[in-house]
Amino acid sequence: MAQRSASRPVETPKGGLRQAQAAETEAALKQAALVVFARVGYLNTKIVDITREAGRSAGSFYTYFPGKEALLEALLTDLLAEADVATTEPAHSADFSSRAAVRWHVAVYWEFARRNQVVMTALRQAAIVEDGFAQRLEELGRADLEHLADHLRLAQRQGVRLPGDPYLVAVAIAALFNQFAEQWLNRTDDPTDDETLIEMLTSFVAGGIGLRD
Amino acid sequence: MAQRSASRPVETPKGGLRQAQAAETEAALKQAALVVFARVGYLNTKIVDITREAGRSAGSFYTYFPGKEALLEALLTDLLAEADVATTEPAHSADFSSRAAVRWHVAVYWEFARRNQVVMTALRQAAIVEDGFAQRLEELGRADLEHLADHLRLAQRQGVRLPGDPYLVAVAIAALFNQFAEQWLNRTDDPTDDETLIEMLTSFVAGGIGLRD
DNA sequence: TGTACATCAGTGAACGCGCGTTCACTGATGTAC
DNA sequence: TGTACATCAGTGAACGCGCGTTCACTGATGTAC
Repeated sequence: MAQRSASRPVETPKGGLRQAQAAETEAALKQAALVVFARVGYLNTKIVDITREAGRSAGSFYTYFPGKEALLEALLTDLLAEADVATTEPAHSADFSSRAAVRWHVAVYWEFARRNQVVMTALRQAAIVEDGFAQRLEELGRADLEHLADHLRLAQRQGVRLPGDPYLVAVAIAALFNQFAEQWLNRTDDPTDDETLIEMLTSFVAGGIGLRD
Repeated sequence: MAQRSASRPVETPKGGLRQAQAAETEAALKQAALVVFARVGYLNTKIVDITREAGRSAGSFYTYFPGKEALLEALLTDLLAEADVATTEPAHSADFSSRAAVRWHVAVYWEFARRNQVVMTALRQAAIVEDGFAQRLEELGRADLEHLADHLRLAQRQGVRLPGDPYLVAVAIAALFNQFAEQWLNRTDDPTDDETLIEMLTSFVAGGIGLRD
């Protein structure tokens, strides 16, 4: 043991226990925030709600975050980091001329929405009240929108007859996904399984953009 | 004149001028609220923002409304009264087996969304923070949902092959409409005209529910 | 290994800002005679 | 028509609640020698 810690003196930081405790508290605050956001919503959440849920005092919050917004930023950063990793998925079909390609995208989106439901909902709420988050959300959405529009343009070149301008159609699809996911995932009572929902959405979108089945 | 007012002594209320002034102030507050909601959103609106916009003092607000929520209720009541009148539209096709029927509904919805954009957005924001409004909004949506689901079931009986359970599909269509309208109507910069949007949405939905064109 | 001092996470009572809400007051409108 | 009093819309300064944020303090952890 002594040998081991001697062999990596730099890597073992000073005050290891303190650091560990601090990291634990920060994590506890984030985790508690997710719980409270899910229960009462981001906008209704008070700082003390979070600290109470985390089992810490009110003042402790400010050791880690200058405010509720910063905490949400941190959660968003985590989400994006994770999403970046996930993006290294197997290469997918680059256009929407096949139902399979549509389905793949629907499934990936649905999984993302389900995993990050709480943070995304919190972000949407924050965007209503603060311009900074509104911009963040728009940027996030724009990326998806461009992605969708590209796929639609390619499909168009394959002979698919879209219902309108590719960008417009992309906005419609994104609107459908976002709203449907937000509404549906917040219903805890419905028994319909993800498989069924993904199939329905796929068929709807495939038909909507003019694919023959 | 004297004769006329003598002939309807009951109908001419006491204090006509006062009443008129009061009604004018109440209307001014409502109108101002719409302006301010549109500018900064319901949640960001302070009482004094409304009274300032209306050119009245802060205290005057409470002569007419016990709070911001009551004002929104009043606006909602106005909206529903107007919508009731509008519902006396020419009878429409009762199922979605024809593109024309879909288009009619899309157009009606779009017109409604455009006319009542501000109040609907305010209501959605209020619903985030207050349970009462959340219920109100859900009830409003449920009516539409049942309406849509009915049309879909009828179409199904006509041989249309829906992408899934009628109720599920109705939720998807409603999600698409609501979100698309909310997003698009808040963009003041885009030149695309309503006609084009309605056509796109119609084709998308018609294709989505399995209509051949 | 032991002791004295330094650092720092964590505490929770207290402070203070922002804003909703009240209320004593004003002046115009309405009523009584 | 005129006068005296009553009512009421509207005013805006002041009050106070809720909650974010601070800060003096505690005790555990870390460092120096």
